Amino acid sequence: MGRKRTKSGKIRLTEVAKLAGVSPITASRFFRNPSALSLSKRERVDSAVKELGYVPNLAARALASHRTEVIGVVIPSLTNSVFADVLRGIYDASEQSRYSIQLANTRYSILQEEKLLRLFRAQKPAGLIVTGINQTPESRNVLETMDCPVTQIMEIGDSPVDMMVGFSHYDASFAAISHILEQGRRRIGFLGARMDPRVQRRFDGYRDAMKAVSLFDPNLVVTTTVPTTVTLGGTLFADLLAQAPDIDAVFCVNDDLALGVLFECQRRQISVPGHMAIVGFNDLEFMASAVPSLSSVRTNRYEMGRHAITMVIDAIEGRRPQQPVLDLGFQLMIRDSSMPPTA
Amino acid sequence: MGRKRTKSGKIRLTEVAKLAGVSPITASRFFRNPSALSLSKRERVDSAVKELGYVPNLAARALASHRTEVIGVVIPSLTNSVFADVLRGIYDASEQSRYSIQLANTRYSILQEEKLLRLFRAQKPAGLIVTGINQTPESRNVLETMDCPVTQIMEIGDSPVDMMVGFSHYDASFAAISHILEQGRRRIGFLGARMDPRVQRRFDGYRDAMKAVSLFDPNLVVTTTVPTTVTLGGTLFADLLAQAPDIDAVFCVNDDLALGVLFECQRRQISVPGHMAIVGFNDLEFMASAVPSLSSVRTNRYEMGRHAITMVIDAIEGRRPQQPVLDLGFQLMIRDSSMPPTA
DNA sequence: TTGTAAGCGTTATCAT
DNA sequence: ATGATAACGCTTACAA
Repeated sequence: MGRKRTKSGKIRLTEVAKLAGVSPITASRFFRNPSALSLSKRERVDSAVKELGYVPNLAARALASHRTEVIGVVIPSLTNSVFADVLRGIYDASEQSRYSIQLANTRYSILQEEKLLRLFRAQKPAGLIVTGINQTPESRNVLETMDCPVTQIMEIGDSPVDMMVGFSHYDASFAAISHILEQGRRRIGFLGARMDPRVQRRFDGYRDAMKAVSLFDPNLVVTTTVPTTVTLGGTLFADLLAQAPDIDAVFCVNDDLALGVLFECQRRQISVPGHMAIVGFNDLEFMASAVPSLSSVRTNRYEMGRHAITMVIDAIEGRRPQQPVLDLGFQLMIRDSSMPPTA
Repeated sequence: MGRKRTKSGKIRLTEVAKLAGVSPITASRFFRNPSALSLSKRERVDSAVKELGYVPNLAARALASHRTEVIGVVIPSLTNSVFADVLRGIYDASEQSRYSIQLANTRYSILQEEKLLRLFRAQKPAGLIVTGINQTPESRNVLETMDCPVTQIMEIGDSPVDMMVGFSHYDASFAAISHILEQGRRRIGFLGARMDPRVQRRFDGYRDAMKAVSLFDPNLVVTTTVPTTVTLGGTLFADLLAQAPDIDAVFCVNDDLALGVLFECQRRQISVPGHMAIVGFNDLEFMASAVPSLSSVRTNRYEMGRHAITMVIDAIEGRRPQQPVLDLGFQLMIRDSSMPPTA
């Protein structure tokens, strides 16, 4: 490809400046800090930009300024609808801004996460959003030397790398179990799949809530590291029934499992909530319309995404939040599946 | 934050070249076309890169070479799990390559799509993946002047912009209806939500299959532009029952609707498949474990993503596919919900 | 508020 | 196969 005709069709900042009758640097400032220009020049540059259809060259900008307008987002899964909602919040809010999102997926591997974080650091993003608070020491180190605002999402804890937005999975789980206990259930099973750190904390909440009333029993617990599916919910529930036939309730670490349990109950003609209560986690949309409607713990995923990206952008632009840790809480959605048992 | 020490710690290609005892341009070639170096220099550069922990500056590379290693992906939704699967395929395959993904979401708006496509074109991506074949004339024009390989995904048709990978929604829908008819059902309802172009083609397949046996009746059709949910499936089904109480089957344009119909049947004590057959579309995981198990049309979403990105990368690197249009087909997943009715 | 000068780190071109 | 040179388009630092 010829390099001679570069001069002809290309619209650079120089062309804009020429047409506006200013120096290139003034045209440059028009984009980065318009209020620094006099009104007249600002208008002249503005119309020159429009007239020429000028589009900034981001590579040149990044090279000269040593910074990019890219915010990295590291999540463990693309298909888990929990993260889909978070992402929607992130993308929605980012579109109002000049920043673009660079998405990366760890597939729940902390080593993959390490690799990705190193990659991101090398590319000097303007900001970063990462999932969770259980990074490896090496990942943690990378995050701390990131030289840009970082927000950890999905859960909250002490010692944020920088900022955090999420909620307490422990508290949410504890509250769910307390609710089930209040309905008069005693033998509450626990079903867990893909035991990532947040799911682990949900287990901790379950265990402590049960221990608080001296009802904890290891036989009530069935977990696996296998990824969650609805089908798996049925399978795990069958296992649970085998090792604890007298259960009268099941707490599932997510809604897919809960739906699978419901289906398995239907298959076995176990009445819900008559003989079995079911409570899920996340409050996906289908929970409300199942028959019977399924109780769950609602989490504010979309808002989590919005807040995370907003906090990062604000921090990039010098508006650091007063409070670095934002707790978005949760809500118990009590529905038919956790009504009291029939005599 | 220090900004003075830019010169000190920086490792540029120049440093690598110096350590290796070659010129910078030779070091540069090491990355882009290693086989052009003599073995000895190649080894020297290689070890220099490792010793210094050199990381290329992508901005400088893009500025100097007038090209990026970014592949744009334009999809209508982040939360629709159909696209989540496609994305997983895209990301999985892209990680094996040097290309990174720039994701954008149109929210099913063709005007938003136009804007995004213009934005992408201005940034000169190395390749592009877009959803569907129903771009506006303006979008179509942008795509045609994109100056990089483009793959349209999700469906196939005549006149690809460049390449295509997908399947025929019309054929898939036609096949599903034929199956239901074969079970002896006559009054087959159609439930559609968010009538995007692909859903519209599923309707066409339904209509033509019904007309072919002279069973088409507008009263059998209920559609809405509202986004799909499970709850909506129940609502639409109620509407359908109101306008055609004698239906004996329902074809839903996606599985969420189908699940909602199942729940509504349970609520109304309509036996499935005894009095009502249900068939969905996409074959999401839960369909197989519902009670009764729900029939659906399986689509190869993950593979679609993988093929799309692979075709784009191959084309970028000069390996154009012999066949620009790839049909990934579909499979009828026949389950209990579409067994023949009881007397 | 505006401008001048000097790169930013890499690659294209052309020559050897 | 290798290298010298000149961009690439923009911004920082400093000056006025």
